[in-house]
Amino acid sequence: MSQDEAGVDLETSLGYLLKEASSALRAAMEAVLRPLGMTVTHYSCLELLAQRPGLSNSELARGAFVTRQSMNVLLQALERDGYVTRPAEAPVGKVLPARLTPRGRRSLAKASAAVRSVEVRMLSGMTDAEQSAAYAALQSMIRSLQTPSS
Amino acid sequence: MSQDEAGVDLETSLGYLLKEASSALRAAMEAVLRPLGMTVTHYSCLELLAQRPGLSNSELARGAFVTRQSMNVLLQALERDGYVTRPAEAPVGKVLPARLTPRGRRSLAKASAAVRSVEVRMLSGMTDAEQSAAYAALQSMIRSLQTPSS
DNA sequence: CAAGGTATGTCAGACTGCTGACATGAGTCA
DNA sequence: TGACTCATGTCAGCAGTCTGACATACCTTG
Repeated sequence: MSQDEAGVDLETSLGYLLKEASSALRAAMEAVLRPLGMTVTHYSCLELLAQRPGLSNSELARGAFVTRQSMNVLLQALERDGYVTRPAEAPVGKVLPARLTPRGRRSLAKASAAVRSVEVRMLSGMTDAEQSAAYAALQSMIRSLQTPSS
Repeated sequence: MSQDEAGVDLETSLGYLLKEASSALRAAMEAVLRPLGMTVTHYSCLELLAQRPGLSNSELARGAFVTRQSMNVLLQALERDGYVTRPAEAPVGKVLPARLTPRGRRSLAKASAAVRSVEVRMLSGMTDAEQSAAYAALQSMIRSLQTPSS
């Protein structure tokens, strides 16, 4: 087995490195969330609702980077299991504002601590200046990519 | 619709920003690869083979951040359609080294140009120094995350 | 040399998330 | 007011990926 050959172009690509970092972060989050019976999207949904109560299904989907269809499936399960509540009828339009139940809040507390430990570990080798630089760089990439190419 | 409310904790999290950037990159890549009938993993496989001919199924899987089972499904399809060749029997052990066919190389050429344009766009707003800083930061994150927490 | 551990390729089943599609409600403009 | 556009919630079908499992080949270690 050739464990690690000399790096080529892919190794110098920021895009590839971004994917690698994101993949590592996701794997680390899955590892700590699995014992709690949670997926990353599941956790993201709860965390979003804790920080911004009343978000709609579509808003949650955007915040968790999935489609609103996928988020809808998740929300229905969370509602069925009593982690989240949504009014039976929309107070205005079709938008159904979702909120955490006490049970949802308890469930999130554990997950939140686990995820925070992952983030702390991820940042452990970086100075504050490096973190700021990374923050600015990532925001710049996002801004450039959001502009449609065509 | 509350388009963009005041940012909260999530907005200041490097982990969240990393996920956002990765998601934006993936979406941009999918957008340019779709007209070519290619998925991101599909492209990644071809690109890896172009830069390191003879990679095995498992090595390709690691390089594309999927399981070896998933990569195997893809490789079989690519082999069936004549983009890739693998020897019928392993020259040594069970490892089957894969190689691009001329057809695979032609297919990759178009995709590669499309993906490169995305990366150029992503980096358009950053100076060389910022790119270097981002590079170092991402590598640091990867290194810290690869160390198991337990 | 035998035994355990590790890595590989592959098959099968299950699942998650996505695309496509529809009806409905809200804002916009002539 | 009526037509148009856009966003939302939801249903159905599909593609890609994952987990689980098995047989096999290499590499250590006693």
